Amino acid sequence: MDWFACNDYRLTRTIPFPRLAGMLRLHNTLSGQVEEFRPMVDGEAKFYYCGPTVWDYGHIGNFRSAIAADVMRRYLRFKGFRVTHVMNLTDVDDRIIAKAGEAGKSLDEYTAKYIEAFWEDFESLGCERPEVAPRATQHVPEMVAIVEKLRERNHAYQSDGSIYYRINSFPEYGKLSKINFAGNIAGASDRIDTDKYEKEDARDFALWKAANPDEPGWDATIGRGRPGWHIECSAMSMKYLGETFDLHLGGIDLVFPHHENEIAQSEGATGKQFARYWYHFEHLKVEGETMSKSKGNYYTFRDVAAKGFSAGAVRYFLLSVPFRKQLNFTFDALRGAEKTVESLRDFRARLEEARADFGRNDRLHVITGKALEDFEAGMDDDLNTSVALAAIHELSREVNTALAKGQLLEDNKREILAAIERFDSVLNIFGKPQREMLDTEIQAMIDERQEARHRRDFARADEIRDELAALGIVLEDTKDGVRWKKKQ
RNA sequence: GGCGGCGUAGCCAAGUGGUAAGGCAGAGGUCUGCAAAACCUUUAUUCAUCGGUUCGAUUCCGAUCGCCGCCUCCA
Repeated sequence: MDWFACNDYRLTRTIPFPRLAGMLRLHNTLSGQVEEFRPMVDGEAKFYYCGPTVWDYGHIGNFRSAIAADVMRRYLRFKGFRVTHVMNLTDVDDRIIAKAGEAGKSLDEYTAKYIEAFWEDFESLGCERPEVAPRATQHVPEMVAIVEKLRERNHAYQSDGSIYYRINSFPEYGKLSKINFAGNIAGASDRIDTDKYEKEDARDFALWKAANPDEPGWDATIGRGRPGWHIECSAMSMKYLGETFDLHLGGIDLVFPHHENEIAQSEGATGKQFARYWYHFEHLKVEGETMSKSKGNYYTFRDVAAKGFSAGAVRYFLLSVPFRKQLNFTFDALRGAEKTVESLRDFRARLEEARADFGRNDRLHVITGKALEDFEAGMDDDLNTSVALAAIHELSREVNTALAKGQLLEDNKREILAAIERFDSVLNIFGKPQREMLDTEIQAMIDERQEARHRRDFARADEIRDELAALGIVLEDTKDGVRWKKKQ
């Protein structure tokens, strides 16, 4: 895009355009600091996101994480990277085995319903499908291969048919979570049940769990059993992204032990660095408290949708605060998001329909450039979506004003629509732009109302407006005529 | 017991050593036949409390209170 200087002295400090593109900075859990994100291969970003365990419908907290990963992938692309995004589906673990057993179903039969539901919710929340979405049950041979390698390298041992990771063999254990075992054992010793497992060290964790004949299991060189709950992510991430890759995402709760163990397994097996950057999302609270079924504040996305909230509002709300901060979910705030999303969508529709004369308004031109710049600066700063959204709102206000005053010219219109598309390639909050045509019958009613208004038969005009409202058609009178939209 | 995070207007919240973004709600106004929408103005002398450092702190340090998380399955 070419930008030109303008005469408005108040805005000259934002010139010249374009600003040199900034670098994306991300908090890396490994270093505990915000760092410039530099992938291994220039222009290519490969990342792994620990996806859902498909034993139930996803709750709104799960989807905040999924949306966070989605915004990450979209922003990496915005910054010009070619993106490879891998998101696993955990379709085997103790909980799923138990649930499937209760229901008298096979694992696949049991998880199929929730996998389908997950993708449905995922898509209605505006998330893009990752390049690869592997399922754990389809990668058991890869997991077994890693376990074998760990045994060869003396990082694993067998005990009672199960195979455990020997944490003593990996001196860097704890580098991600900075966990201090010395301090733990004093107060939390009651939680470590040393009698339950035949382990060398209480901290050792299972790579492969021996399965009883009546339990689901896989026959493998290392014995009949099922994978431990950490090994799948090591296997699937390295299979699709390589032994060393750029970025690993997940919820904050996964730092320990899940991600710590992934590092131990993967680096133990390959001798190479595993993920180079680790990015963790904070949790969603509900009404200031932890979301839990016993507190009665546990909501799946479907629960919220059933209360009449739109997926667009849920997405907007969940991404409105930087993902590394806790966010407090309240229905009050969600109602606010609903209004906000609606007004942003109205803004774009109004702009699309606006008549604009040939030419360019320099002030608007500069404001548009400033909005793009502020948006990117915010996102570059560890994905500060709050700042990015503020830039969008500011632009919306300025453009609405110009629209009302008839100051919008053709070049501005094109430029602003392009900017919105740019914002939306990252946040995806404006929704689909296309409008379905109105039924001829409804169009006839709108026309009749316009005629009644010209006759100054306002009683009739209001009557028609009310009838349309009952059909979910909301009218907005503009200086050029009338706009309409379908409610919800 | 060990470790980490947070506490900003009615609600959701961003943010910084130099005097408080944005959204929703509220109030007043412009426009309009009315309405809706949009826009304008307005809404925290103040950032949990108490101390300290500093020319200056919401921002740094300490204490206190409250909330959340990890150390156990969890986005």
